[in-house]
Amino acid sequence: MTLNKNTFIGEYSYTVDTKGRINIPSKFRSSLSKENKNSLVITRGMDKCVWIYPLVIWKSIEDELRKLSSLSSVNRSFIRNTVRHASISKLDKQGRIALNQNIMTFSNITKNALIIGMVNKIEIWDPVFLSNVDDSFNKIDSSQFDDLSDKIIL
Amino acid sequence: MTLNKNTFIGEYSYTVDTKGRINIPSKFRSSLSKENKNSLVITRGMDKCVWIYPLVIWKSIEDELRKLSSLSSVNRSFIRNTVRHASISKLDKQGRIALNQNIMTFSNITKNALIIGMVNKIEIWDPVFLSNVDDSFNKIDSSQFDDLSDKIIL
DNA sequence: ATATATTGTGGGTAATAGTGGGTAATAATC
DNA sequence: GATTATTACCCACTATTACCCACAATATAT
Repeated sequence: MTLNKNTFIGEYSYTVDTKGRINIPSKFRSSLSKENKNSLVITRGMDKCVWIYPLVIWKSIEDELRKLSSLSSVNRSFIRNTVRHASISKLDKQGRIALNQNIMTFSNITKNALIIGMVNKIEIWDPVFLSNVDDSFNKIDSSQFDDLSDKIIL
Repeated sequence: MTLNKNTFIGEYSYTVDTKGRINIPSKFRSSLSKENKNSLVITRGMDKCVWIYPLVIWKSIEDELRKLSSLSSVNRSFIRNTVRHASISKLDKQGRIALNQNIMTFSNITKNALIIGMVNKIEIWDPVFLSNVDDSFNKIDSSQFDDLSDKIIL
């Protein structure tokens, strides 16, 4: 039983094997719509983590990027940095994807990894690294969220 | 005689079995609208308790989150911390849900648990833990409710 | 009061999920 | 073209989860 298609929530702890393969949670796999053909786009996150999009969601991001004029140097570097580290990966028969060395180094991932559903995308974190980010997050004055609390009722 | 759909009031005491399963009060089950397909979303509460939403209510939260741009780091933190501990759970044939270890540790729940209707959501508490929170609550000067009294007529 | 349905609790078993490793196919290098 | 490295595909084992059945306690109906 799934929610909306291509939607991901929850946190999962997995190991990265010697071949760089990591499991994608079965709940995430079943959430992927057919049109993705079991393919994901792996890229660098804005934090020091891995971002993973369903293929169809990535395509819509590409469409957004297409609209940005290359006359602006900000746009150019934004496009460049968004796309240059992206690669398409197909799930293997066991539901895993392979992370390349580049992306593992960037995100500090070695043996253990946390996979976190971020609604429209998936994040992979080194557990130690994330808890550091968490700590600084908790230090943020909660007033930063006041704007959000006006919009979202939990 | 039923209340509005997806609305929960009252308090119930249940046991959590060795598999982490806990019963959902039959009155709550019959309150769930059909569109939920007997599914609930289990997550961490703002207090040290478990929050449970009907699927459709959670979906609306998700839709709000989807609108937040990931270019903002505040947004990213907010989304991550809102959904990372959430999981969809379908009621089993006997009307129970399974709590995972993570959520049980967080909420201090072991064997006994209190289920409390919170109108639009459900809370699960460790009984001892809740009575402690209650104690500190009762120490609060009731003037703290003055703000609310403008908004809500009891 | 007795019979019948419903509710809460426990446990067994089959199916699935996660992990590791081998081998063949492909690509890269010399 | 031969050799090596990398990637893709396949199989196997274990742990976890989902599903099913059973039963006691309570509530409802006859």
